[in-house]
Amino acid sequence: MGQTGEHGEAVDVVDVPDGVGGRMARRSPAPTMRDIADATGVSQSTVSRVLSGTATAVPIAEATRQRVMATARELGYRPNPLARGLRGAPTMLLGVIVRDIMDPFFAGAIEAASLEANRRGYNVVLGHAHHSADEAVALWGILEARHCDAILFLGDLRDRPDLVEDLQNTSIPVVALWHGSRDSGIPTVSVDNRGGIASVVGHLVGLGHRDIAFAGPKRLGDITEREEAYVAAIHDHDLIHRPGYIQEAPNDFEGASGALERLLALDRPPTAIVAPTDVLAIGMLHAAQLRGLEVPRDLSVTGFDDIPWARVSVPALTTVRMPTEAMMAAAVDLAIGGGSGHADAHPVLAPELVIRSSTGAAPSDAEGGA
Amino acid sequence: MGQTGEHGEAVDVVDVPDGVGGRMARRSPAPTMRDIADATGVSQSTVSRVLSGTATAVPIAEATRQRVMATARELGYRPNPLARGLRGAPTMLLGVIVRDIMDPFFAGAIEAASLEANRRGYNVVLGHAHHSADEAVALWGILEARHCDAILFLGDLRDRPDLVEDLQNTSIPVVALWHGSRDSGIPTVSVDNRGGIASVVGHLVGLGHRDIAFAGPKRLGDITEREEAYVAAIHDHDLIHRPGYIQEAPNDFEGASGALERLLALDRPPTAIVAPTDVLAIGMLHAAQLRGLEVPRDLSVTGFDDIPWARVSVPALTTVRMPTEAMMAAAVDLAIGGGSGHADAHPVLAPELVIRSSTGAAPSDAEGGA
DNA sequence: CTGAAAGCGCTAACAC
DNA sequence: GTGTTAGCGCTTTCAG
Repeated sequence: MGQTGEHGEAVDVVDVPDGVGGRMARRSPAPTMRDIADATGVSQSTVSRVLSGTATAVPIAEATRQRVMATARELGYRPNPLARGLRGAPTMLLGVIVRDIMDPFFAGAIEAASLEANRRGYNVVLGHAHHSADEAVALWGILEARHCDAILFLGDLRDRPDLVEDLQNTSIPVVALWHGSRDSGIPTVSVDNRGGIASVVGHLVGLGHRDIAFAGPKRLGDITEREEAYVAAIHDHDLIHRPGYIQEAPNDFEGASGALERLLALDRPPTAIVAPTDVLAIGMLHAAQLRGLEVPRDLSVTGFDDIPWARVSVPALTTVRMPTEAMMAAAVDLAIGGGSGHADAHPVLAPELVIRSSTGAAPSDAEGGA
Repeated sequence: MGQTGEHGEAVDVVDVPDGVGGRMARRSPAPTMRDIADATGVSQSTVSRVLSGTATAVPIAEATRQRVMATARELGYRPNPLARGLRGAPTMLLGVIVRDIMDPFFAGAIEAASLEANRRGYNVVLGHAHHSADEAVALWGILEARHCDAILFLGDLRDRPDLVEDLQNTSIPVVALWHGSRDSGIPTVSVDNRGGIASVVGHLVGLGHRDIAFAGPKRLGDITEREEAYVAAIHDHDLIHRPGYIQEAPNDFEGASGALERLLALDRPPTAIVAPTDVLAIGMLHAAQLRGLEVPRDLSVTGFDDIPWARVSVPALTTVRMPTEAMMAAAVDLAIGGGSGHADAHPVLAPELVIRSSTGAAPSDAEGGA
C-alpha cells in the first residue's frame, strides 16, 4: 500500500473473517426461492409469482406479497439468471465479438453497441479475440447456446470462411459490422467505403493535389474496399496511377512509419496520402514530424473513421466520419430489435467528410512532396 | 424483469419467415443430450458421461463412446452452459466492469484482463457502465449470481459507497483495480501513484524546472492520489507552491485545453505541467500547439499511464508507464487464480518513468512559460 | 388465491 | 458398462 496509515485506518466494522477474495461474510450459497418460501411459510411457487414480476398473471393476496418481498429483501435474494435462462427466458445479453479492443475505433464501436443495447434493456458481453480468428470461433461457441440472445461480429471475418458458414447454422441471430459490404450470407451492416474515399480524394484534388498515394493493410474486407475505392477515385479524376503509390501498411504506428518512408523514397513522392484508418493517418503525422516534414505544408494526410484522437492530433486530422451510432443501431435492430425484422439485411450507411488541418494546398511542383 | 408487458407477449420464436436475423438453416432448437441419446439408442446419462469430458469417472465402452461422439458431431451438439452452470459448474467467465471503454487506458486494461483470463481458460464478460455508478451497480447484479465466477472493477467506485459495501456481501470474489490504494474493504490492486509522480517531478526538477503545475480531475481515487503526490513532491524539492498551480480538469481534451488556458493566464505561468493521465497530457500538447507554444521548448508536459498514443503524440510524451499487465495478473490471481488465495489482498505495483520528447530544459527565467 | 408437481439440460449418485 | 433416478433454481400448468 503506497501510503498506509496516512488516512483511513481500515476500521473493522463488520465481522468479516478474512476479507480476501476467498471467503466472504456469509456462507450461504446465495438464497433461493425455496429459502424464501420456507422462511415465509408459503409455497415456492407463490414466491416465484411474487418475485418474477409477471405479477399480472395471477392475483396474489397483498399480505402474502408483502411478506414474501420483505423476506426476499431481508435475505438479499437475487434471481438466478441461469435457472431463468434454462427455462427459456431470454438472457437479455448481446454478445459482441471483436478482434482488437485497443483499436480506438473498435473501442468506440463497442461503446456504441453498449449504448444501443442498453436502450433496449440488453447488456453487452464482450468477447475479445486477440486478433486471432480461432479465438473468435471459440468465443462464438461460448456466446452461443442461448447464453446470449444475439451476437455482433465487429470487423472482417473472411479469413475464416468456415466461421461464416457456421454462423449461418447457429440458433441465434448473428450480425456482422465492417465486414465489407460484399454479400457473405449473413446479415451485414457496412459503411459506404467508396463514397467516403471518393469525398476525400475529391477534397484533395480540389486543393490542387495530383500525386495522391494510399497506404493500408491488405486483405481486410473493409479496408480492401477502401483501397479499391482509391483506385477508382484516382481514375475518376483522370489522375495518373503512379507506381509505388499503393503501399502495404499494417494498421499500426510502425506500419504508418514504414509506408511513409517508402513513399518518400519514390522518384516522385506524393504530395498527399490517403490512409484507410485514422490510426494509420495519425501514425503518418508523427512519422512526418520525425522526418522534418510539416503537415500540411509539405504533405497532406487524410484518415478514415474519425476517432476521438483525430481531433487532437497535431495537426488535427482531416478524415471521414464513420456513422458508428447509426450503424450500430441498425445492427442491433437486425440482431434483436426486429422480431418482425423486415429491415434491410444489408444496410450500407453513408460516411461524412470532416475537414480539419492535416490537408492543405498542394506544394508547388518544384518542392513536390518533400 | 424490469419492464413488464413488453416481453411477456409470448412472441413465437420459431418459424420466422425470412432470413434476416430470424430463420437460420436449421429449426431444431439446439440439440440436447436427450436428442443424442435417442438418436444413438443409449441413455442420456451415458451421453453425458461421454461428452462431459470427465470421462475418467466411469469406464465407457469404446464403441459406445464413438457412436455417441459421432452422433453428437452430426447433430452439431453444443453443451448448454446454462444447464451446466445451474448444476454448479463454474461458468469460466470473468466479469469486468468498467466505466469508460473509450479511455484508451481502460481499453488496454481490458485487453490485459482478457489475455490474463484466457491464460487460465477464462473468458471476459465486459460490463460497460457509461460513466454512471448506477449502471455499475446494475451490471454487478447481472454479472453476479454465478453468471460469472469472479468480477473485476476497473476504476474508482468510491462515489458509490453502497456499492462497495454490497460487494463485500456478494457470493463471488470481487477485485478492484485503480480504485485508489486506500483501504475500502475489498481486495484492491493498485499502482504506486506517489512513486510515479515523484519520479516525474524529479525528472522535471533535474531539467531545471521550478514552476511546475498540476491539472487533473477531482474526486477520483487514483487521480486524487496523484494530486496529493504532486503536492508532496513539490514540498520534497523545496519548491514554492504557487497559487493556481493546481487546476481542475476533466479527463478529456476539453478539460486539458481549459486548464492550460487558465495556467497560462497566471501571473507566473508554469514552465512544466504534470498531468495525471496521458489523455490530459496529450490534450495539452494539442492545446499548446494551438496556442503557438512549442513543446518542450516553451513548455514541458508529462503524462501518466503510457497508453500507446503517448508514443506517437507530437512530440512523443514523457510519462509514467503503468504496470498494467502485472497488475492485471495480480488481480486475476486474487479473483480466480488463488483458490488458496493467500496472496496479498492489496498489492501495490511500481510504475516506471518513460522519458520521451515532451520534456526539456526549463526556459530561461525571462521567457518563463509562454 | 395458493400449493403440488413437472420439467428446462445437465451431472452425479445409485442401481443392475 | 450402462440405465435409473434425483435434483440444481426457476416458471408454469393443473388442482384445489
